[in-house]
Amino acid sequence: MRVNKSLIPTLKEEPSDAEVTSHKLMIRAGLIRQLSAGIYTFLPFGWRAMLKAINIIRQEMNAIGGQELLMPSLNPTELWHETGRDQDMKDILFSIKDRDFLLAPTHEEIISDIARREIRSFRELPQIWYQIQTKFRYEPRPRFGLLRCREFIMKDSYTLCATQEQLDKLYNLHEYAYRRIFTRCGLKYIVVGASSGMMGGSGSQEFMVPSEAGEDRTAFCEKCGYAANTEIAQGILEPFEPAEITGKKKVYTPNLRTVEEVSEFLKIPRAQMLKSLLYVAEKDDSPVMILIRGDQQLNEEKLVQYLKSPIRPAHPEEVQQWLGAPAGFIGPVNAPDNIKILADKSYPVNVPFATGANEKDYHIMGYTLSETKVDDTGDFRIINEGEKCVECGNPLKVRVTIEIGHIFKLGTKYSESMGALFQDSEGTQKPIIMGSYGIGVGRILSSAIELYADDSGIVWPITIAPFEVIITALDITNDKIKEVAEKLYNKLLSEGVDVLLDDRDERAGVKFKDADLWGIPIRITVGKLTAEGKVEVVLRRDTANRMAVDIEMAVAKVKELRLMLYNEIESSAKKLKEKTYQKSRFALIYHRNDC
RNA sequence: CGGGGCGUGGCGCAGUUUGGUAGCGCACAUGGUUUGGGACCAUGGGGUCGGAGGUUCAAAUCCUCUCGCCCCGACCA
Repeated sequence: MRVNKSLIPTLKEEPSDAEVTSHKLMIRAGLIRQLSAGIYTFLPFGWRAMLKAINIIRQEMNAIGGQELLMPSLNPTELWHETGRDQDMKDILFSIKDRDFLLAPTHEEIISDIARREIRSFRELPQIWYQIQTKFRYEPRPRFGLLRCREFIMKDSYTLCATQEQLDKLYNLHEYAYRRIFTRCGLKYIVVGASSGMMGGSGSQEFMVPSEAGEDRTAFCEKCGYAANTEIAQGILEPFEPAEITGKKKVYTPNLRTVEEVSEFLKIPRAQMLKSLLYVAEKDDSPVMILIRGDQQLNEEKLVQYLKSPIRPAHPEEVQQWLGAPAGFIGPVNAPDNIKILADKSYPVNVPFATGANEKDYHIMGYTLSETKVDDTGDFRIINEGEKCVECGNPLKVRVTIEIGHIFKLGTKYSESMGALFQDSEGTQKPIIMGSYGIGVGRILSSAIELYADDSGIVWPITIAPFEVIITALDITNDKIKEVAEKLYNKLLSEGVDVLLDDRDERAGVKFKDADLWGIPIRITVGKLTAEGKVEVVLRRDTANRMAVDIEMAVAKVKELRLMLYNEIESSAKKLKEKTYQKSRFALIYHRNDC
């Protein structure tokens, strides 16, 4: 490809509506253009990078026995009604006005429909079906370029199995394929335990790239490899030193509502307060009180998981009505029976606590959890950096991360509701056991840019770079330079190298700046050294190190560097083995350096 | 959905408080001088100020409604 007359528009200035590095650079380097919130055009450069990533994905999916297919984006709403997700996912669905169709945000329904039509026997199982296709989700708040879009390209695959063992096997194969994919894309990532959320099912893991541009928080242990999304992560709290409380008493605490205020007033540690929070489980509008150690925070996601229902904080009027006191003065003691009381395990059962008295301006102290009505105890707490790892006791770290892939064991949720059955060896009809697995292709590009970009622009891993090599021909009006550049360009092309020729009649500075911005891994500069029979070869990641190479040797040199760059990445991928992570369910996999 | 900000040539912005009929930088075109890290000079083209309605002799500027984009939060396979 030649730069002259090509659509690769670069910008000197940062676009005003971009916030994070990858978004700014994708626009400045001419990879994408926005059409609407969360909806982007891929310009030639951006699309080339996407295709590189897609190619890798395709190779690895095929390698584990995946069969590529393509399902329609236009789905009859009726199919979605069968699983109830036309309602459950209503908020993110794009529906077609006046036609009973929707734009698919995922394809479990369609897969199940194909399965129930085509699969009859256990002999036809297991299956891995995948596609790489555009998804539509009405994200309430698209942001950060390709990191959260309303229309985006996803690789989604689905496994259909006859037994749990088969599911485990195919799930593990996906985990392996994903690690190879992300490693081959040059990413640094961690595999973490995750919440199954709306998808349902028995287990899931996310593939996370540590980056400040992310929207998730991941807790991980550098010693044993434990890693989990903070939505589900557990940790061990340091015990606190309780103050002595003699007897049970009610104390007058006028206008003191917060844990800080009350603990100070009562002269007890914050941790000794029993924080009581009233929520409403929205599936049946029932009130739930959560008890948590005063210095800790409720993790709403964990509560949602436990209740298997969306939740909301109770309105102030509801608190008053159900407990007879305003928020700030509520507690489990003497709470009405219809309120479900859940205690976070962070508070020790035999240490007397202070909490609201369910009476305005009063708190009570001296009760212990063992003598309080508690319906259940569980983990409902947000963990904090520095807490001890539940597996090895090492202090945990918490990092912001980008989710680039997610794998789920779905079970039979969809096959049951849609009647996707098979006959087992004994002749009985059973629902197919399913799994589903997603990769956000655009997020691979964003993550790579976030990881490696420098002040001058993008630094692509060679495997997903739009081009492997750029020839910067300075002063293209000089016949000798033009001749050498063209010769090298054609030679590299004929050798199968993915090369871009900057043949514009621009000044040197413009071309260098653009080359840096584009981030193509290897650059050949054809300029004044041509008179001495040489060209200059540099790596984008190390532009200070310039190599003067004889023109005749240039192609060989470039191929050598190219091979080296590929080897750096591919050798990491070769080291990956299926289930090397057996010891722990979670593994830290870093492609290059430590994060 | 709650809170905040912003919509002015292709891009980045000023002008809005105190209404008087649109300006700067970059980009673009032409000519010239330059030519290894986003050149310089000259000339020139392009916008009616997100949209609709209103107030006024007069609206980018004031009022009402509306659309869009961005940020924080909520939400999120």
